[in-house]
Amino acid sequence: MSEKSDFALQDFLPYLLNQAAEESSLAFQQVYKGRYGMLRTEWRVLFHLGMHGELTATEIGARARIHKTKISRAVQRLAERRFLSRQRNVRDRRSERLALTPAGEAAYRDLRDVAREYDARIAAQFTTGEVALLRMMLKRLAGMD
Amino acid sequence: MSEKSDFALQDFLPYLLNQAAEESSLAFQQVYKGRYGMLRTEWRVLFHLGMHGELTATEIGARARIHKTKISRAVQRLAERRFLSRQRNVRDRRSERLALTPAGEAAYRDLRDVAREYDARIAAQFTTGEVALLRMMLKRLAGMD
DNA sequence: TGTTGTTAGTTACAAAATCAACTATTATCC
DNA sequence: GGATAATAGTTGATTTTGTAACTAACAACA
Repeated sequence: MSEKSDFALQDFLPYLLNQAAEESSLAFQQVYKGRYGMLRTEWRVLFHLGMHGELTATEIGARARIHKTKISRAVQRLAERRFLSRQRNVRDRRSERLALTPAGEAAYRDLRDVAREYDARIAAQFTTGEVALLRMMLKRLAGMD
Repeated sequence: MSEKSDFALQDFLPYLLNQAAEESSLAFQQVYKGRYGMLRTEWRVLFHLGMHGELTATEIGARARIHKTKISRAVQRLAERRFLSRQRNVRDRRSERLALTPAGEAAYRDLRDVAREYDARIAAQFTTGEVALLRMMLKRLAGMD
């Protein structure tokens, strides 16, 4: 048997990060998909609006690092389903001010609570110090610091 | 301005993990895509074969946690481009023994070296202890322990 | 033996992501 | 003011992924 193993894929950081990301997103995905029929980009847009109130598509894209076509389609779907409302900006009529509808607010609060619990359950696997370090390192790696 | 911010998306672990994974994969992706026209699943299959020698599609799927349809398509493309060869298993003619061709071996060694350097560059942002802890935590989160 | 169930892998169709080109509006600067 | 460039967002074509159904080969057991 040629067990060469001259490289340890299971230690390669981008690989590990992807596997951990995928695994850790799974259960949460089932919630926003199952309860609200949302896609990944859609809950992210929902959260940004829930956290910051009115924003334009470009502002959301900049904060979340999502490409404008993805945002555009997510906004469309969220608007169709009445989770958000769009209103042309008077100052710059190219852009729209996006805001959550009451239904959007409700979905946001629901998912936010799920996210909090979910995050806590993940964090509970480690010590407080470990989790703090993890978040710090991930932020640095994500270019979010 | 309604800066509610009653939730910190930038601290939500699944979100952070995804952002870090995406960011940290980018430059490596450009290498395997640019040099060999490979997709994510393809370099993973390549690496598993490079590390372990002959494997069946199912074995690769089990190790890498990739669905069989993805594997099937990745194997097809890698075979078309002569990076691997397929040979029906005599004992069980449902499965195929997959192995890298010389071209596949060369691509593997090249990308493996890139991955090593790349991993080192990421790790260099932190102390040795921090990186060891990070890998440990990611493995646990990925269910790889 | 033959019926039933399981496993390996492929294929077809639908859903989603990617990339480039496009419209509409605003900004720049001669 | 008017030409040119830049920006906000959308759309269409292509690629990639996901889901389910499928074929072929093997296993179990009456």
